[in-house]
Amino acid sequence: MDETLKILKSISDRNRLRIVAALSRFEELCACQVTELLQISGASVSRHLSLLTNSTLLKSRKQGRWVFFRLNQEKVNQQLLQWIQLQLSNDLQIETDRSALTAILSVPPEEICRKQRGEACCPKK
Amino acid sequence: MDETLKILKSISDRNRLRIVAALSRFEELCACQVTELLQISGASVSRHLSLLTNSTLLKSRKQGRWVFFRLNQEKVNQQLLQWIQLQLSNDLQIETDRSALTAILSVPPEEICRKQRGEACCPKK
DNA sequence: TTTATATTTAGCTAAACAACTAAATATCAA
DNA sequence: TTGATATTTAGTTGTTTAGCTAAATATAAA
Repeated sequence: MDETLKILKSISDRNRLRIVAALSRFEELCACQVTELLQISGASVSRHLSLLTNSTLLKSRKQGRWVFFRLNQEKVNQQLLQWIQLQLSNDLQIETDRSALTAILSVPPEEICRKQRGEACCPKK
Repeated sequence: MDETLKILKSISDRNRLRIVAALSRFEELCACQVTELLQISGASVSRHLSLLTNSTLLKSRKQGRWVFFRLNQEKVNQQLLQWIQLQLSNDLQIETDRSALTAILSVPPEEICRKQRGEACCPKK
């Protein structure tokens, strides 16, 4: 029961549910892209992603300085993930997120990270 | 998304998950039978049952002084409820609960309520 | 009616948790 | 190496929540 509760608790949070919904559509996102989507501190995003990874819903891969996350498409999770997708299929917030993510993914992650450091239009040098 | 979160939060609790698992097997239970199963105060049980009813997972019917609860078998809930049942199909706690419930249901609810008032073996008069 | 009783509501306390900032870690680039 | 940078970890703070007891509500029985 502990594992089941861990999974349920990991998605019983608005921001984490948005992450799962985002990854249902976009396959793979790095931490800074999720940060850009949720507009909360990178530290908080890191904690959310770690909870989801810990509950087996996400898996991650490190590439250089970036860590990329995607859904862990295990059979045991499928039914739950499908239920979530169905539940959120007409959700306004999720649709807004989708548009935001399309924009976020249209530029390389470096630029997202730079923007987060407050250098939106003026590359360091 | 709010409804989805409400449902998820309502089952992200050990005692409420035990209630759902119990009702997956036993169809209908009254508040005092759930109290006997969980061994927490009746007030706490009432709150748990109300959260689950509020999230649409349970429905209730009043019969005299008793209130009976059962799963709300709506199509939208099915996939989630099935996932839960599968997840918990070999859970030790849930098996113990099942035995306990068999005993609880083998006597009429009056006796359960009497027991909870501390008159285990000595009917009032 | 009055009394007993099953459930709910209100009010309290302690634990869990989500957010933040600051510091630590790990990797890349100069 | 040194400095820059993406992510994680630590530590703090405010909010939410699960439990309790006591009081309120609603129904049944005397």
